[in-house]
Formats: sequence, structure tokens, C-alpha cells
Amino acid sequence: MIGSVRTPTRKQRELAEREKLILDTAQTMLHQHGYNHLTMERIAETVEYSKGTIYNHFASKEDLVCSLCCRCISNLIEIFQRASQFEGNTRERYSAIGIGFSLYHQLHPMDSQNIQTLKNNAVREKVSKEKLAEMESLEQKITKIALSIVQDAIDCGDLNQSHQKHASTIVFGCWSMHYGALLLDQSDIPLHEMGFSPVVKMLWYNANIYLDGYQWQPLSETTDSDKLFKKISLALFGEETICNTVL
Amino acid sequence: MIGSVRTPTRKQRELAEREKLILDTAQTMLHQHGYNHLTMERIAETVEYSKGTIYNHFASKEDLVCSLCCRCISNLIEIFQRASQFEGNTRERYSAIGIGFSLYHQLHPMDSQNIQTLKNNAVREKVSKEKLAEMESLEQKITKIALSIVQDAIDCGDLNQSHQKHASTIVFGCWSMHYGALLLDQSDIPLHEMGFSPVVKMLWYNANIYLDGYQWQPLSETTDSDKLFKKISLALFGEETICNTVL
DNA sequence: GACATTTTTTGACGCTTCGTCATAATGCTG
DNA sequence: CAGCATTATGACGAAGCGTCAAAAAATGTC
Repeated sequence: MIGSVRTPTRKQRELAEREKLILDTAQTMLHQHGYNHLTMERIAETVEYSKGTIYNHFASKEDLVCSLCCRCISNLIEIFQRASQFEGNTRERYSAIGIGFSLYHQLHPMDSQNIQTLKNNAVREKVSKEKLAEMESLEQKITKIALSIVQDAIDCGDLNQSHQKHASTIVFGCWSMHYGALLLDQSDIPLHEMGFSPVVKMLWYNANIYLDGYQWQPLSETTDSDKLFKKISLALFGEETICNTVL
Repeated sequence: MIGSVRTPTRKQRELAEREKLILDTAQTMLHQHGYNHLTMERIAETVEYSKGTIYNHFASKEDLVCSLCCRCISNLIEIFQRASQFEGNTRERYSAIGIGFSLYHQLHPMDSQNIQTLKNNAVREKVSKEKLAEMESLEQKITKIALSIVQDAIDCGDLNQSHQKHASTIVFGCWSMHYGALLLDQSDIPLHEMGFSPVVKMLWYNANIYLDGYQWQPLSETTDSDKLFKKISLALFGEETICNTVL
């Protein structure tokens, strides 16, 4: 085990590479043919290793999918980090997180479905303790980013001091609202037919109302919301996003 | 096919009874041993019919689970109907829906998980078109109840006329917030360890803030929220609920 | 380079479960 | 009760998961 910690040995690099290959392959298969068509056999065939080798990397099919899920959450975390560093007041920075979440799911619906898959009990039951812990620690990172912005807002007076004890409740409110909206969007409920507007749009509107409810300054009345939305999404995702996003 | 429409024949009654028996059995097994331990074989054994007979009732395992889910949603609809008839102003009636939702999931977490199971793609993919349509039509009923209260509020002035065009957005906001909160609660994320309050409590608080954001009269400042919560939960679920519910 | 030892890979195999369908059992009618 | 129609049965084929003894490759030693 020479140099096993300091620098990755050639072997370790090869292993990591293969793991990536397996994950990439699985992701593609998942995207193209759905969960039920994703089998360990087929993955093995495609990456040209045997099933046993795949099982050297992942304890079960569910573990593999959980790893995919972790990658997706990591991507989301990067967006959250960019968002929290958005140049603007605390309300804008907090909004940036919401928009980041919302647009990530619009731009990468498949990733978003992966994450959702791991909420299912049947799947979850079969994931190893370790992988599950890995995923949960990632999820906690996300809330920490959000919470730190709320704290900034309280510290600088954009949010009234009296809300100090509700800081985590504010985070939970936005989190649940966004998460729920995403899931409703993802499920086959025909929202449009039922008279609902596009989800990204409703979310942006509702998040503003909600933060106004907390009197988080500056209130949305005093702001050009549409312009702000565009500015933030540009900052987070760059030019091409704007074209694809309806608001 | 004599009398097949007018009165249910003995045969039809027997069929319906057996269907109920199968569903009850499946539900119990699901509650006690989880999704992965629920097999058609085991259900058949327990109800003392053969597998083939089970398949005469349900096209697939997923169809069966979807039927379970429909029963759960029906239960929820009943609660929503009671809530919408709560004696009080429009804001209280709307709140009653939210509380009904929230407490239903607290009191029947297993039912709530059943519903959630059907959001999973792997499961959904295998449900027959018909069953899926049945479920979606139930889900639409729920939103209609909510929407009608929002409309009442606009008509009577509790909500400003200017929100007319956002009526469905208000419904969506509450729906997503509650739905998301429930799912976060259900997943194994250790909310308490992470510093969050009990979900029912946070939901009630956040829903009030959200509706305040829309200026839905009377605002929560002018109300004893705790008392209202207890009054509504008593009206919806009766005495025993109060003991089990922390707020 | 030849041989021994350790590590990794392989795919055949056992097991579980789904869903089907030919056959058996049961019910109904004249 | 005989013949037809409906319903129930469980053996069976197919698919997929995860294992493990054996084969192959890599590594170490002289």
C-alpha cells in the first residue's frame, strides 16, 4: 500500500476511471430507456466488463443509482455555491439559490429524476448504509448554504431580528416549496391543462410572496422581479439558458 | 349479464369484497414488511386464493399498489371536503385544508408513503393507463376543492381582486409547500438533528406567512394561531388527535 | 525468465419474483 | 344430469439480482 494516501497510484486512477465509465454508462441508459430497462447485465455488456466487476464497484444496483444521485446533488451544490456568491443584497442572494434550484431542474430534468428516485422506499431500502450516509451529508451541505444567507440577512437587518429563532423555518419553507413544486412538475399531473402557469414562473412568484411575508428587505414590490430573475439566471447559467427559459 | 347495471348481483358483490380483501391484505403487508417484501405470491397465499386470481383483479403488482394509492387519496379527499366546510372565514377554511393535509400524513404516515410510491418512475412506468388516469382524476379533485375556496376569498374580498389571475398560483404555492414538506419529513433526512422544528409546526407557521404575503384577510397577526390550529384539528379529526399532535 | 503468491475478473449458477396459460374446477341452464 | 360458460389454479418460462469457485492477470522473488 505504498503511496496509497499521498498520490493516487496508477491502479487507483484506473479504478476511479472505470467507476466513472460505469456511472456515465448507467446514466445514459437511465436517460434513454428508463429505470426498468437499466440492468446490471446490460451495464456490464456496454462497458465491456463482467457483472462481477461491476459488483466490485457497487454493492448493488441501488447503490449504483445512489452514486449517480450523489453526482447530481454535487452538481446542484456547485450551483448553490455560485448562487450564494451572487453580487447583491441578501434577498437577491437567497433568491439566487431558489432560481438555481428551479432552473437546474428545468435544464437537467433527468438528473432531477435521479435524485427523486432515491426518495423511493423500495429503492432506499436496498442502498447500503454508507452510500446513504454519503448522500445525506451532501444534502446537509445544501441547507447549510441556505441557512448562512438567512443568517447574513438577520445580521445586517434585511430580516428582522425577531426572526432569529425561525431562521431554519425560513430555510425549510423555501426548501419544501421548491422541492414540492419540482416534484409536482415531474409527476405526470397535467398542470397546464388544469390551468396552472409554468412551474418556474409560479415558483418565482410564490417565493417572492413568501419572503415578502417575512418582510425580507427589499420587498418585491420595490423591485423589477422579471429583470432580477433574468440577471440571476444569466449569472448562474450563462447566455444559453435565457433562450430556453420562459418567464 | 342480467341486472349488471341496476343492482350488483351476488357475484359482483363477492368480487368487490374479494378485491377489498386483497387490498387490505396488501396494505397490511406493505405496512409491516415494506415494499420489497410485498409479492403477489405472498398476497395470494395470505388471502388463500391463487396468484392467477389476484391477476384477475389487478393487471400487475404496480396496478395493485396504485389501487391502494387511490384509496389513500380518497381518504384525503374526504378530509379536504370536511375542511372546506369548516365554519369560519375563507382564510380559516383554506388553512383547514392545509392542516388536514399535514395531520393526515402525521396520523397515517404509511398511507402517505403509499401515495409517494406512485411518484416513482420505476413504479409508474408499469401502471396501466387506466389506473393512472383514475389516480390523476382523484388528484384533480383535490385541487378543485382548494381552488374553490380561493375563489370564495376573492369574491368576498378577503383576497384582493388583483389576485384573480393568480388564483391557481396560490393553490400551487400551498400545495407545493405542503407536499414538499411532507416528502422531506418522510425521507430519512434527520431534520431534527439539523436543527429544524417539527414539520407540522413549521408548515403551519410558513403557510401563515405565505398567506400573509398575499394579504389574505384576516392576517395571522390578528389571530391566535395556536388556538385556531387546535380548533381546526379538533373539527377535522376529533378528540384523540389533539393528544398525539405536538404544536 | 521462471516460478510462487496475491489480486482481480469472469460468467455460470442459484434464487426470487413476475406474469401467463393450459387445464381443472366450479357454476349455471335447460 | 349433461353440456356449456365462467372462474380458479399453479406449473412454467423469462428476467434479473447477487454469489462464488475457478480462471486470468498482476505482482513479487530468486
